[in-house]
Amino acid sequence: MSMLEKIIQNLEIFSKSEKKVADVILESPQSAIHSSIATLAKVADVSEPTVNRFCRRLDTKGYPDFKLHLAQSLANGTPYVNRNVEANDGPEVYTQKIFETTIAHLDSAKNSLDPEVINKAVDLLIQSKQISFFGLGASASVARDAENKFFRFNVPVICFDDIMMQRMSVINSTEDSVVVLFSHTGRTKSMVDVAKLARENDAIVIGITAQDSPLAEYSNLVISLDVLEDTDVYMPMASRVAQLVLVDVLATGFTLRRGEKFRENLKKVKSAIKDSRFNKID
Amino acid sequence: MSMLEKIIQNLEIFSKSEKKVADVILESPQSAIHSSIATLAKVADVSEPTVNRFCRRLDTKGYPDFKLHLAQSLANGTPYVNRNVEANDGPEVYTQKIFETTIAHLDSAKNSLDPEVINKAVDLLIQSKQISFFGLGASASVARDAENKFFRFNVPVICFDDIMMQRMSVINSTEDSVVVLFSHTGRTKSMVDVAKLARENDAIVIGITAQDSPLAEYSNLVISLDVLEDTDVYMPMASRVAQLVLVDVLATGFTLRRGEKFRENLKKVKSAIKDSRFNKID
DNA sequence: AGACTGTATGTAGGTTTATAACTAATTATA
DNA sequence: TATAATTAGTTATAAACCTACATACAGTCT
Repeated sequence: MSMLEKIIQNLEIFSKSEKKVADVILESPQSAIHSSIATLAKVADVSEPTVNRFCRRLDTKGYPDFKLHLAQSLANGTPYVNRNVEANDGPEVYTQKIFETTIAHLDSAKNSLDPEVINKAVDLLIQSKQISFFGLGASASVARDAENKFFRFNVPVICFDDIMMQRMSVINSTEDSVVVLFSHTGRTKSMVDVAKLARENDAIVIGITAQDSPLAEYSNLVISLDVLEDTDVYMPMASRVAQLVLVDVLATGFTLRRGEKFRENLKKVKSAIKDSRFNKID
Repeated sequence: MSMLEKIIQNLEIFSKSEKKVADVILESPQSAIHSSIATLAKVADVSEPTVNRFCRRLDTKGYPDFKLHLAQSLANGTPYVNRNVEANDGPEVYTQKIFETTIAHLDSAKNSLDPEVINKAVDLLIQSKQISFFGLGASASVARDAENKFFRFNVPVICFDDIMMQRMSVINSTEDSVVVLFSHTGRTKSMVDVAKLARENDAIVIGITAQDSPLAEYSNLVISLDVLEDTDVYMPMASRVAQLVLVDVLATGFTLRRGEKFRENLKKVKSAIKDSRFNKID
């Protein structure tokens, strides 16, 4: 936990004078780390030992040590926290906010992922003879992206963003089929139906969705991205980005598992694309 | 630049004694920030003022100030730098690496964006009577995503990931049309052709692409995401994520510009979707 | 109610720490 | 070789920090 959060969390435990110190620090942490204990004490209108005690209460060795910790809290130039966009934000502000929110979410997604699950997913994908990526709405573009990636691996891959096609497709599943379903909530009826149908036809279902959701019920393997989202006003942006990065991870795992020789192959596909481009030097 | 990097970079400029100090600090930065100037001097076998001069040489006010800077360098628990995946990385490692790389890229993209350009783009989008999103390959999913988003705004929006359809579509452009082209390199021939064609038919072209690329030439407005990418082995992952977030930014700007009343409308679209979901409590 | 106990805060003084000023030594330069 | 410039160390001082002690206040027990 960052020092600033820690201060906020302990606000009620502090005594009157200590709270004064906390207020001053929270007011302007940047200037706090550049102040001496004397100046800080003066600004907070308390005595120097009070400041010192305040520091110790936060499990630091003393004031200099506290400053060090505080400095580290402030180090992340931008405080990647979830800051919601407000009605009167200018372009500068909302751009920053959206990027920062996305980054914060990616970070939390990163920490919530279980490498073991990733590994299993890669296992399943490697062994399958047919990979299907399905998504609806916002998740459709994630599925498309996955298709695009795995298509380059020269793997039989299909992708549908249409419920009927998805249903028809899974009916032809075999036990060598892997169906990857993208759904943030895991509560989209038709998606759950597709999962059910796929299972009934022996396919292996990987659900990239919320833990404990109906879709998760029907999945052989669930990869959950715990991305807390304020889904009320704005659309699920961050969750989709996290899903995309997850696809990158799976694709990378896939590539690595296939070994060196296969990576050469990747370069070939890549260079095939190059011919349709303007050459940079000409 | 981080303090540690700065020290490494200046290693040759330092004098003999200063280098001793640098070595000790680089050896164990963590312990350095917890040492007093005296102990550090002793460990480095130099005098205290030498340490002080060392600090000043690195543009800090003195030793305490230096420690603060150093502490901040070490703060970033995870060093969001571009760490490439290696052949023998395990799931844990490559997952972390990919997420961190993506985050690092988003951060650099965030910093490279010009809010003024964003604002202009939103202006253009707001005023247009017809928005087209075009992308090929990996960028196609970004275009789809943009379509999905703007479709919810009840705006006439089209999206094609097929060259012929794109060409046919832009031929019918008017001066009220805005064509948004996604291309990481800006060097895909057919994309550039579409841009050219669009301009010839009075459409306004927004290129989400590299500065100084052929595509940028034909764009009325270029939004460039300076995402340095090692495009050699793995596919352009990060750039695509940055593009997606950019779409979020544009969509948000769009929404904000339309004002409160319109945001209510968004909720309606949203609730229409809700009916196709399982209810959480049942 | 009055003494007692414990917590909260401040004062004073001493210790540590950092820096300024100065000096000696070394290196470079004319 | 003499002189200037750079480098590093010594001494001195001031600033910062912390300990120990003292006071004030609140709650508790007799």
